[in-house]
Amino acid sequence: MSKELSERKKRILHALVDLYISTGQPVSSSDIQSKYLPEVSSATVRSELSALEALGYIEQPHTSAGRIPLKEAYKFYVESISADGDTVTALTDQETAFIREKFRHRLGKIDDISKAAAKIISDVTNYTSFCVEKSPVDVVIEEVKLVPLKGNRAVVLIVTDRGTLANKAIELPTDVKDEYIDAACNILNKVFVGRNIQDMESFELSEIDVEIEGFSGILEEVLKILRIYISEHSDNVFVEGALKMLDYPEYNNVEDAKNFLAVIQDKDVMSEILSDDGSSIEMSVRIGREDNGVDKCAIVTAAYRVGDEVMGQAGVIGPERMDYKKVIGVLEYMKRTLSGIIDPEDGDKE
Amino acid sequence: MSKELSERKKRILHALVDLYISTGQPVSSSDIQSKYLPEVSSATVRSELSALEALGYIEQPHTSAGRIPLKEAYKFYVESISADGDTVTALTDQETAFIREKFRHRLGKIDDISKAAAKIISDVTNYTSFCVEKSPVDVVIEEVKLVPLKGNRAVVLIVTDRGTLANKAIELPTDVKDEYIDAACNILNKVFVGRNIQDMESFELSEIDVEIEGFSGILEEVLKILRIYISEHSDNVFVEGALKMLDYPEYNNVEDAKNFLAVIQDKDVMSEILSDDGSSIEMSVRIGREDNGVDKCAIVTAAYRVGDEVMGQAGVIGPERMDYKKVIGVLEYMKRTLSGIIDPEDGDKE
DNA sequence: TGTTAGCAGTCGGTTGGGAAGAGTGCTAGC
DNA sequence: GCTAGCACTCTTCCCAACCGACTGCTAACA
Repeated sequence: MSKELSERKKRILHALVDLYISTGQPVSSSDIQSKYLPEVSSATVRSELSALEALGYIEQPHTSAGRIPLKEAYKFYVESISADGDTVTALTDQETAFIREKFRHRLGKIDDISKAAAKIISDVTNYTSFCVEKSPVDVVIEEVKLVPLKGNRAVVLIVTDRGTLANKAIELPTDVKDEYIDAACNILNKVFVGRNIQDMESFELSEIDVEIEGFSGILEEVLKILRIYISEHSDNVFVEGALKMLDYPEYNNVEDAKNFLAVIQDKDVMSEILSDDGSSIEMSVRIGREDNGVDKCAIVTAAYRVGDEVMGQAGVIGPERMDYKKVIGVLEYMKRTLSGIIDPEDGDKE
Repeated sequence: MSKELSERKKRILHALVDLYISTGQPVSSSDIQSKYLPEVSSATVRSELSALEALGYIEQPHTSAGRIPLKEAYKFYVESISADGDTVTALTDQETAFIREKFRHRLGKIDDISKAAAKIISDVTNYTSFCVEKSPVDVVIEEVKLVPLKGNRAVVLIVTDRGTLANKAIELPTDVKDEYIDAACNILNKVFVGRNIQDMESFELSEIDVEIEGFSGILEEVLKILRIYISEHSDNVFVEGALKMLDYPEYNNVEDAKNFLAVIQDKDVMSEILSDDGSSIEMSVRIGREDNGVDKCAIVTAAYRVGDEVMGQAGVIGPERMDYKKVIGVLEYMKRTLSGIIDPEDGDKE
């Protein structure tokens, strides 16, 4: 679509978005003319603006106001940034130093890294940011143990290739003997070992052909533990700087602010929003989709990966009127840094 | 101070706070007269209001408005509730059923219980709520299990009177035999059972007189697990329903809302605010303290305890104009329920 | 002395009109 | 095709008037 625009229309549209991003006010023809196109008159700019309005890129809030960009204009703007790598804002030395400092200690749980990354992105861009870890696929149960405790209770230990999960103590029928424990343990292993944890979501005890007479209670308990684990570990989402969005006039009313915060803090909604596009896309900009509760927002995400495997996504959520040049610059930098950190083979630091 | 008030002044003051809590509007003399004191005229009420204003209990936002309560009035109101147990709002059957249902499964990590309690309180009262766990004092280790896994790994299970903690798998020396496990288990129990978890912070293996030859590695690992547990559980704060505060007109502007949310989500500030008064107070109401960033707020906290020991605090934070009767009723109910849950001896459920 | 009815006074909130300002669209001329 | 100039439109701000809500005061009454 942008192919059809004349060069001058492109310049004017770009200028308009630029100005609107930095001021937040409707942009007048004379603003554009004086700051971006001194070689023509404001009347000329006006007639071009009329044409751009007819094409659906921009609109006037009211007759005697300047123009504001519509979604099409933002899309055009972002494309023109992406097409030309030079236009993204380079990070300042302070910013790169800040980021490097934060990542000085590169070892830690992956949780910590994701959280730290989200924090950094938010601090540097001044927008709300997030980091989503892909839920682990192919976590296989290696072993199940039923450990009896004092007083007819027991703990179920589930060992996977990623680690151990265990916690909930379960009540046993009164007066169980060691043989019961052993038998239960046996059955648990027969049923669960070798299975993928994520298959347990839809797993039904009736599917199995093991004799479970007398142990179905325990099996159900274990299933419940697994499902809780799945729900807790599916697409871990870290959000940082949620309140920063409230600084922007778009969210300067309590109703919208509340709605935004509710969405942003709901991990399910977040991971759904973010998983919508295939997460293999390197850098994605989505602007103002109405269906998901964060309309009036733009979401910029970058996939970070190690080798071929996408580990998760980091991104920024802000007003449509966002400083895309800066945000994309920061995300690209973080992308490189994160790959370096997560894969120690490939550290490009120091 | 309230001693000096005449009975009629007390009734009027109580009525005024009642009305203001339910409507949020300045209360006029005729409101009070028609709904609470039909036996006198509004002119009489007016002269009493004048007197109460002179005493510093209430004020007029402007000359031609009704009165609104000042902090002193809320304090009087809360005292009059506390003095007379009958005036708290009893929970409805649905509410008690709701709470019981949520606590059906009483076993679980203590984390879950506090978080669940905060959620329940927020759901039932419709205010922002929180739950602070005192860093555990007197958590006694009841049992330690070393559970061998495949491939020279093992999981340490530490059972306390509060629940079970376990997670990290540890590496064993290669080629261990069952006897080694049994012996290690034995030693672990000798060393740790009966000890307070919090003493483990400064515990040194050299203090003990058990023969640990060959097992000091495992002992160190267990100590590390305990210390991580301690650091993760020091004054854990759970906040639920933070956004509910934004429903109240007091926080219907973005600036205040932002400030509130920032404070409420900062665990350090929260635990500081909440630890200010000795946490041994059974039920405490603090109204509008300016120094802590949550001015314009009232905070009602209840200590929940098992036996003599305070386990933590649960509470509500809301506008000064809060439904104290309901909140205190809910907190008292939760207090009893939590004591019952945490101490299985004393379950008053089902 | 305490209570009450009646009334004047005060103040916030709303409404409506008018002036100022910003920016456009249109038109005529280059 | 571009530009200068001008009329038009629409928002915003301000001010004045009005209305409604309550109070405080006063005088009369038990």
